[in-house]
Amino acid sequence: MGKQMTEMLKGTLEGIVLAILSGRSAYGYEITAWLRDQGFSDIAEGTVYALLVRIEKRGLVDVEKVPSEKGPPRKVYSLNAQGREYLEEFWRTWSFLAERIEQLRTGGR
Amino acid sequence: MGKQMTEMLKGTLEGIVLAILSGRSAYGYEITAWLRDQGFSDIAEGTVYALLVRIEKRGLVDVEKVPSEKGPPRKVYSLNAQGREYLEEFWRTWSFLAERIEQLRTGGR
DNA sequence: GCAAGTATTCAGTGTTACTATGTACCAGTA
DNA sequence: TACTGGTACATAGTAACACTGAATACTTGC
Repeated sequence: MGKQMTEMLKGTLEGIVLAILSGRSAYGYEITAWLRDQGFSDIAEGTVYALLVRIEKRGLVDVEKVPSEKGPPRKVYSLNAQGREYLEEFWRTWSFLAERIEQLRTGGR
Repeated sequence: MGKQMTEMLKGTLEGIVLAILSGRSAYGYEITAWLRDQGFSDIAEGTVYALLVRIEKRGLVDVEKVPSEKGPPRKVYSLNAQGREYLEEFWRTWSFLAERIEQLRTGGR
């Protein structure tokens, strides 16, 4: 992946994953596959798992272990109340940033 | 500044500064003041200067020392050809990311 | 002399995504 | 049995970047 994208994902990837989980619960492998499908072609699996551990430790998600037909048990994550609150704040931060940057693109200066 | 904003600025602040410089040349103190004016209330001065050193080392900007009426000489930065190219790529990367995130916000899933 | 505004620099810290690898479970097949 | 491949998670070490908290330097005005 481009170096620019790598740096830009810092701070946004977390929000992306939380946004995914706000729609429905999911497990790591699934999230990684979905991201790749969306064009984030080379997001490392390790990255997603590390992120999930992080947001779990912060108490933004609830976790449930679910047996899989093929392979080891899945850790299914779902957004809890605190996570939803955090996601709200993510959207506010994102909106602010996106607006300024969009202005810079069109307005120059 | 919020922790989320701090993390989100990684990778984007560089593009923001390059975009500013694409409009006209400027020096560090001026850029910091402008950013604060735009609502990036607590961007540390040190951050901007470190960034300027970085993009100078990468050869994205030209530098000229200009005496100031008040205070030490200014280092005035201006975007060169390589910088313009890099900025182009920044816009592409940003657009890609912004589109996916916007989809997530409106589409859910 | 001293404070305040202008202007730059730098050492040390925390957070985050990446690389690379390892573990574990199951199905199919030779 | 042994081997391959897909599914699923975990982790140690690295690089990049913004922040904190200084220090330095030049000028004007009290």
